[in-house]
Amino acid sequence: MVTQTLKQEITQLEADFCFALSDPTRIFILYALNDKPFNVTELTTELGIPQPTTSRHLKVLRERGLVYSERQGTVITYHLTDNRVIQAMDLLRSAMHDRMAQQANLVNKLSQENV
Amino acid sequence: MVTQTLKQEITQLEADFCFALSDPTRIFILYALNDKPFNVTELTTELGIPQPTTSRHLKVLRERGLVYSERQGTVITYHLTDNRVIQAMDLLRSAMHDRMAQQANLVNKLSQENV
DNA sequence: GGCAAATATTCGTTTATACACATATAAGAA
DNA sequence: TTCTTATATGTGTATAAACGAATATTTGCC
Repeated sequence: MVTQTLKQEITQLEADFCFALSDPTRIFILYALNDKPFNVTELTTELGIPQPTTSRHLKVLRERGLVYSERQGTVITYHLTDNRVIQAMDLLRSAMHDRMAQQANLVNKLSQENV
Repeated sequence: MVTQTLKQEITQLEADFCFALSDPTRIFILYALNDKPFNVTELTTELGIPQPTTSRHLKVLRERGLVYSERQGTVITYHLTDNRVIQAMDLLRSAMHDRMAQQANLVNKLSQENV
């Protein structure tokens, strides 16, 4: 029973991790930070959204350990914690891409048949 | 401008894909289907939840193409569409694991210092 | 057609999320 | 201390998600 509970807790944590990835703005932030660290103002400009919104999304990512922050004076710079998150996103992206290509192919074949 | 819009749409799709992964029950289902195909009743038993709940989660996964279904009579068997989704989850899991190990290590060091 | 088994959907409710806007906090400079 | 810049948080609101319970749909069989 302990094993079952532990398994559930880990799955819950994993779901929580994935939740952080389930928003376009946060995905954008992660890919940006994969290039180089950014501070909040820079990210806000890149994203073209209000600053509080940027901070809130960063909080979601930070609380789950996907990013970490470093303060230099009044400026807080955010870094990507682990590149494997990007690797995982790239894998999902490629799976998604293939699936969409398949669907497009199917649509083409169907429309040819109906000519 | 088209490029920007397209990029946003892809990111939105990706977020949508990740949303499907942001629930413990759905993660459980995906890992189960990675072992072998299951029908709805079997999954319901495995999960220990009401059948409608299983169907609803399967719908979320199906609509995003993470799983596909095959009907044989009244029974509908679900399959994992692409193993890369599991690979991605495993990457996230390992990143999460390392982070937690790091934190545990930090806690140990702190408690040793306070003895 | 009528019935049974398997699966899907609808509805109502509860809970969670995202955002805009205003405001608070933190750090540095004058 | 006061002011300024950078970042974070509180509040209200609109939207969406999850779930239980009931019901509908699909298929096969008689």
